[in-house]
Amino acid sequence: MTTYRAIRGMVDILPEETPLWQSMETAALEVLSSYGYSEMRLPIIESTDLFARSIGEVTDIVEKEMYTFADRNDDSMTLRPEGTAGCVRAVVQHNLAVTPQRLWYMGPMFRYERPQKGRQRQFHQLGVEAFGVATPDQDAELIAICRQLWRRLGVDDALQLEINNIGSADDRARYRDALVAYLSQHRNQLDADSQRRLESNPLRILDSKSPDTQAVLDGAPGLQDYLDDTTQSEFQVLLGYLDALGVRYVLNPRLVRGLDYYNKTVFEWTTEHLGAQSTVCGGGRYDSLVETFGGKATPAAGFAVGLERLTLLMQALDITVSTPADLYVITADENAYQHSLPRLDALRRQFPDIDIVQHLGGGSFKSQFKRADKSGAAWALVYGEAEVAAGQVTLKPLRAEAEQQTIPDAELEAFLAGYLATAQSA
RNA sequence: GUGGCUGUAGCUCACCAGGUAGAGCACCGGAUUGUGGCUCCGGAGGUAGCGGGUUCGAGACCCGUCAGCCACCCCA
Repeated sequence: MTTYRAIRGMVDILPEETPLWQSMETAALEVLSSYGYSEMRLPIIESTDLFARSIGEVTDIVEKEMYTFADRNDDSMTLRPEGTAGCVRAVVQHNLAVTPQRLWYMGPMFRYERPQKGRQRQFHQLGVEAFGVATPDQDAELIAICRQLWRRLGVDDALQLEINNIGSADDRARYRDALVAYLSQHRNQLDADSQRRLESNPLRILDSKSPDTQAVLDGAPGLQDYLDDTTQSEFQVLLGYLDALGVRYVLNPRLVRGLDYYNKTVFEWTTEHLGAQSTVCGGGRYDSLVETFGGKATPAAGFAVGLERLTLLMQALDITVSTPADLYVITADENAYQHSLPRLDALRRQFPDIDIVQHLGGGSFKSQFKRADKSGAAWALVYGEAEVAAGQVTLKPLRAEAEQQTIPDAELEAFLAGYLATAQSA
């Protein structure tokens, strides 16, 4: 008999973890709604060309990490490695860029990389994209949203904002020439990857982890010196907004990011709790992407949150979310079970917020109580032979040291209403 | 894609000059024929990731493969 495993890098999210995911998703929905952002639901597959053009032909993602295949019509398709390209495509296609647009989406992304902690081949991102606003108040709003989300989830203290200004495409082209000119003189002091990038993607050499390369970079020209005055002053305005918000940040002049479409502001939220995969959220401005895709020139900015990494961080901080039942229903025999059915049906309709789990499969009271205990339920609701005969039920507290009580069945509604009230105030 | 480490019961791990496996926790049952959590007793569960090789004999050694982890790389 063959046994199957999930294929490499594809991870099952099991019931034990889903409460954490749900709490994260709920927090995201509420925070984004509170800032006036609307949800988009986008295809997972787009034409290969869309990603190559937006992310950049010589980026790692496009060169070696995409899940690309020919469909039955022999067109080249790709499982999305990130969300911005598809979102911008949809915005252009449906003419959504005409007014200020605040959007978000959540879902799986695919990159063919070697898996390790915090890095999977299928992973999930929350993407937030805003169109039509060129001024730094937009950048500030996006960062404020991040921080609000971190606070909601209890990870605020564990994340650090790194931010940089990488200027316009023209600025970077001029800087690139100067950087290449400088680094070429020290070519043999660079690590192998960086030597290769000298031709392909020189800016990425900036955040090389090689100490030798970093030593060479200490004497390199700085990108900041190649940015025009407007860009520089806009960035200062943004930093002022962050100060006003009380968002602490670290200026990182070597933060460049690996996707070609970014310009001006780029930022990352990083943590020390996740080892090498330390970036939980990354984003920035991409003012020319809409035009690249054939839309009217529209400034834009956004960010993406790695949801697996966020859950990993929450787990590292011992943030737990569990959803035990409120009531576990125990019945003595077939007659009691049948007696309980219409009652539970009515209670569930009247109290949709109360979780009522019924014991299935029979068994002794003892084994049913064991199950009740393990379920984590707050109360056991017992329909025994005597209770059914007398029109009563027994309620036994499973989490508190208190006596069980037997009450008329008809008083259950009142009991549950009281239970709800105390649960909500607690 | 590169390098290193690991792979024994559901989980965490052990044993062993190479002689076909054991503990704790979890699970099931009983002590308690209407009551969980504590305790005690009992039980079930593994062809030692998979395939091949060396050997009289391998979970232990070798090779391959798959998977996980760590680092590089990269990013979420």
